[in-house]
Amino acid sequence: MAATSTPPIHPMPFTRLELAVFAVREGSLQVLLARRAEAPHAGRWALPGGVLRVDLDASLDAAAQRVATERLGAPLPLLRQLCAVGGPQRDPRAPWALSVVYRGLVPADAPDFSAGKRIEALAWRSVDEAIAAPLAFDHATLVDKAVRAMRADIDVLDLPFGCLPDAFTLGELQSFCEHVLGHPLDKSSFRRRLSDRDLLVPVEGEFRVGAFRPAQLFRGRG
Amino acid sequence: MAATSTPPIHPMPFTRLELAVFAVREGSLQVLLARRAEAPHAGRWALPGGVLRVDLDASLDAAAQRVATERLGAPLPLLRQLCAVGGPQRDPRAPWALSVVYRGLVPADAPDFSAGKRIEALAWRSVDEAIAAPLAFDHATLVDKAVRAMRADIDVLDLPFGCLPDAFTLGELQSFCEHVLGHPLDKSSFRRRLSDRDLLVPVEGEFRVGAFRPAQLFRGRG
DNA sequence: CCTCCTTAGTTGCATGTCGCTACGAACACA
DNA sequence: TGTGTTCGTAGCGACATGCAACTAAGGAGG
Repeated sequence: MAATSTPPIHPMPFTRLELAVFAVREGSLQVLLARRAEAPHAGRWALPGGVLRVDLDASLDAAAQRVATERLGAPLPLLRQLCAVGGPQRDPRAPWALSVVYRGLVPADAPDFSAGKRIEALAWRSVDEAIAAPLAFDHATLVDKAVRAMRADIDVLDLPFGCLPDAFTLGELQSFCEHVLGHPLDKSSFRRRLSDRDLLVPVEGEFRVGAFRPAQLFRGRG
Repeated sequence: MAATSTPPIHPMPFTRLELAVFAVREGSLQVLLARRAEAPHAGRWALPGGVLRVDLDASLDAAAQRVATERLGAPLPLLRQLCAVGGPQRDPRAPWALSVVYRGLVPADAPDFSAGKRIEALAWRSVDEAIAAPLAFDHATLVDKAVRAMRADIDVLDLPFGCLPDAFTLGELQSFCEHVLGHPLDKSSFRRRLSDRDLLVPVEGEFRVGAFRPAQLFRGRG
């Protein structure tokens, strides 16, 4: 408690959390962007984020959850830390701004997020547009970095089962992965890699019926 | 410059950089530890680190370099960001402490580091001891995380050529990797994987001579 | 009822990577 | 001249993966 030796006399950076939230929607990988209500960059699109609150947050992970709840109206249980960025030119509100960036995938059918404080609107935009668009701050580079990290996870079959329905078919899972990766996968290889790793549990007797042959339903293991 | 809209009115976290610096020395992977000169944890071993200085640092990477220079007496060109950690209980000097952690490997034959401000002594300790030892703060977990990241790099042959002599033999490179990984590698596989990836350039006509058959010298490409 | 279309699910084959073993080559030293 | 050690390479088998082909199961439409 008491600063017995060397109290932190130096000014500390303006510290924020930024959220790079993705979903597979309308046939493409999309990122959730927020139109800023206030300066700086008022009216421009940016990643949703918020200031670290030392009076409220028990950890960086918890802070990211709080920011998600405040800004988007819902917690995001599967956020992962991406990186930290900082520098004197990042944010005109402060002489030095540090952001800890989190990334996450959410289900396409999630209840719509609701724009929170200091956000005019929320919108999904395809990642290609988002990276090319002039996002506020350095957020375009953060989106690019987050997409690469997500694709690396999928490449090694570290799959975000929370983004899919409770039970899903192998075809649905493959299609989801293809949309995240941005390229097609081989059906046979994909299924063999899944079963070799024992990642899925079939839901016995449950099938997705529709226009064609019924498909076995699965759940993620764990 | 001017805080035109919402100045950061919230208190900001005590923000530091911590350095997890490793070397292969005396036949084992060792981590550079600093004995703290001041409270908290005075006299205990910890990762060297320092406070972020918003008046001096142009980025987090630059801040890590400055801390390396001030605390260890030498810059460390190949540091990589590992993660950020933060919480209210991490450091008794402040109600909320955030650390951005960098990791790096340095040559075993580097000139010795010199203990800088607020450091009683610097010492190399094997990573197994360091992780098991009661390091100050949460630094044992950070060492563990850094070791895992370094090993993952070596596994995919993302090799830190800066840690090796300018020119080295394949045997020396393999031995270095084995010490980082903590387990032996197969000579034939290792060489084939290196040459498949075109990572090395032979130094034509240059050989390491000694007690046995001379060995071709190589440099890292790039 | 029969055909066709689409998706589900499996099988076989070719390829490439990698671990393991073995073997020859080169040098110092006794 | 032999011996010991390291350097460097080749062969073989196990395994993972990409590719192609095939069968199965349902609906739609004649």
